[in-house]
Amino acid sequence: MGMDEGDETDAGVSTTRKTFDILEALKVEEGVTITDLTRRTGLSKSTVYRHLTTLTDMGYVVERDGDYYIGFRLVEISEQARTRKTGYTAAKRKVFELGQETDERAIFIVEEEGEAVYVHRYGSLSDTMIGKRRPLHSLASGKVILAEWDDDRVADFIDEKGLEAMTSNTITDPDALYAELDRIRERGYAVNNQEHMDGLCGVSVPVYTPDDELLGALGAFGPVSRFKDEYVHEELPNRLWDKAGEIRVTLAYG
Amino acid sequence: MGMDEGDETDAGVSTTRKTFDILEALKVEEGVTITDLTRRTGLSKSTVYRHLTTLTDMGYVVERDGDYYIGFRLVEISEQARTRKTGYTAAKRKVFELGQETDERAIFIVEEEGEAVYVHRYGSLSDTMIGKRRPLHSLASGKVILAEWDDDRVADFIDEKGLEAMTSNTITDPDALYAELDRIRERGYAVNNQEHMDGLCGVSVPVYTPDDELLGALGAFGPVSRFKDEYVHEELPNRLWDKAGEIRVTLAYG
DNA sequence: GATCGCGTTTCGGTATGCGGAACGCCGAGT
DNA sequence: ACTCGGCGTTCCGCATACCGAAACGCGATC
Repeated sequence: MGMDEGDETDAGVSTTRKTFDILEALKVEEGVTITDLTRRTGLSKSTVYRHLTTLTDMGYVVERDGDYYIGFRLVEISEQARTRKTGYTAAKRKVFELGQETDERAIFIVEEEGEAVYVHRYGSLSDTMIGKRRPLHSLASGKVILAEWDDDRVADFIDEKGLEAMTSNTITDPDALYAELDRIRERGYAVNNQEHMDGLCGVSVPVYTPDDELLGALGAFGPVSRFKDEYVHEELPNRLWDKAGEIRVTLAYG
Repeated sequence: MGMDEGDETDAGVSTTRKTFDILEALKVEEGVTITDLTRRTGLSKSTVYRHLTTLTDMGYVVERDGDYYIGFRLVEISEQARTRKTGYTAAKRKVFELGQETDERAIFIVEEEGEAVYVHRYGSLSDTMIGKRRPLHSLASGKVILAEWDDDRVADFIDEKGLEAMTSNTITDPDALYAELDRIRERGYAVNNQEHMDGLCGVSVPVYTPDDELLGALGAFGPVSRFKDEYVHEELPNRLWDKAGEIRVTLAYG
């Protein structure tokens, strides 16, 4: 392209990038037409057309009445990530039970590339959050994961990602974070007091495999009004520990 | 490529095809190396390398210790398909309840491109089946969907897909299928007696939206030994109708 | 019946994806 | 110690297959 500086990432296959630009655009809004997609992606109409033809031909995108949708064949591929470890599937069931029993939102979260990823969720019908990514330091579940790392690794994380403030309660000071992680290690559970979103509190515990590897974090969250002292520091941690233990047992014995 | 006949599909972007060949290969087996992928895909090593670089750079694939995995960023895109309709998410919860209450495998299935696709499933921990595709005529849930179509559309389906025998019980005769669909329309539920896999029986009912559109099929299945007359024709249909009705109500009122 | 907007197709130039081959590294084998 | 094999990575020249502009055809709308 004749640029002087090229520290922007342009390695690899640019055609593939275009394909995924289109898929990401389809993700944002459903039932999109070709001309919509040209607007959204900035690609030429014929390019969008050719890519969509390829994608529908392979079944990754589905066309209905001129509108395009993400197809279920993509689900099949991506499900590989969610079933990578048997523990993930075991966690799915426990998230559901937890949600039913507590009547709170329940989540199972793992770390990928320094971010918290929702793997399973029980909660609102409209938005499943699954696959969405959040900063580790702003969630109870994220802090649980950080608490498993040694200080060097946490320092690297802070260097790379920073401690962005999501609310006025977000921990943005590294020393405060280290202290918080120590507290979590000591207690065995993490609390999020409106650090990610105003009005939302959460509690989370680590989930271990039978050979003591960290599998992810199991958490429950809800409105601050419900999250009183005894609930946050007694009832929820105990419930969560129970479920985490059950996952571990499931993995150990059938 | 210098072929005489070209009725094979080669429309569109062949680079994108290569990308998805790699993703599909990653789906099959986890933690695969680059050389593994060259073997599996038949592409040259440098091509695989370039594509993987692009995919990891975008976050759709994750590399750990030289092994490559499907990343959660793909989950985020594909989740769009599973949440396309609010009813799908409502069904998720009901599938879970159903599984818990009956202690059978429970599924919610929709049709895409003339195939039955597992959208939600409660059951074994190791294999979630989600996103997998099955012939419509071989499942109770698939037959429920076929029963919603008029005879012309079913005829088109038979023309295009055929009625492959999965077991000795699979309905392979068009007239038998039409008769079976009539029976399903009459009863309001479908039964699968080892038509998909020997030893497995299933029962399924249609799920409708408040404006009487078909959303999908809700089903339960398990070993033939448990699927006695009263269970198959009374208890399970009643339970399934209840759950399907609850989905409908959920969609109508918050 | 004219005009707009859409999906589709054509077409020529060239960027760009391709695979063969070479490199450097590591670990295993003798 | 030296070799050898297998791996990931890089280089490079060629041809191809991807690209965007533009034109086409169709249907709806006024």
